[in-house]
Amino acid sequence: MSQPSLYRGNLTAIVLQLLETDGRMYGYEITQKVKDKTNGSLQIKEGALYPILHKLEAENFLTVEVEKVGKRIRKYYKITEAGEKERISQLAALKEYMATMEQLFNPKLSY
Amino acid sequence: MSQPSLYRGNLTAIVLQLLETDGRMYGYEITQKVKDKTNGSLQIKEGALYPILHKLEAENFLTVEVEKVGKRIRKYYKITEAGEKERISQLAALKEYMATMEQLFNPKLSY
DNA sequence: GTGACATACCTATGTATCTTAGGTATAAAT
DNA sequence: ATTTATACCTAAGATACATAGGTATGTCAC
Repeated sequence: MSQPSLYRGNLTAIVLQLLETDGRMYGYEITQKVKDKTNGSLQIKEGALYPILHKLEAENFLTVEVEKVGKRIRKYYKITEAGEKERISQLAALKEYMATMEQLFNPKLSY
Repeated sequence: MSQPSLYRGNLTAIVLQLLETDGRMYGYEITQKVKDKTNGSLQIKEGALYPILHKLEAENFLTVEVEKVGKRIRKYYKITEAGEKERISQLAALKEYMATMEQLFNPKLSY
């Protein structure tokens, strides 16, 4: 049984945001950074992350640079201009969503 | 193509919250009230709502009373004590989720 | 030196939670 | 008379994950 997370639907936005604020990163690094930043609340699974990165790259929202560290490979991803536009768009949707949730769960009384 | 919403995963919590704050309601009424409260941002589809109501009832989180209005039927749902516990539990998860998202997208600088 | 764990990449399958798209029927509005 | 709103329902399809595997390199404790 898969245990769905509340972050469902937000992972792509989170990746775009992270690459914008923190600069180029590689996949594994992203999983760790997110875990750190959220004090372990959000652990992006590799099974979710890698397909997201590949999709964003295919959409030209990210570019990749492959680097060798010893005998291992790292694929560094960087956000493009198109990706930045996409990020802003998704951020706007997220803001509205958050505001609406606030309204539903913590309504400001409207007299 | 189905257009996924950011509210995915929150609909059950929203229904529980609504039945707690606004008292007993019937399905169609819930869809309208949510649309109203969110200024149209969130339109819970009947195809999503009715299965949720049936599931919550099966879990004893809701009770039903059927009423006749003219020749039509209304099924009024009310939250149970177990449902209230579930609501509180889901609310706590939601709060943490929202706080984490805030942290990711609007980080308070940590010196 | 070997066993465990971390790093670093990947994909295939299963599944929860929806959206879409239908259906039935009554009531109100134009 | 036709359209729209009310009020219930379910089946099929889509999405975005989680789960669960796989490969390989590097590090650390014992």
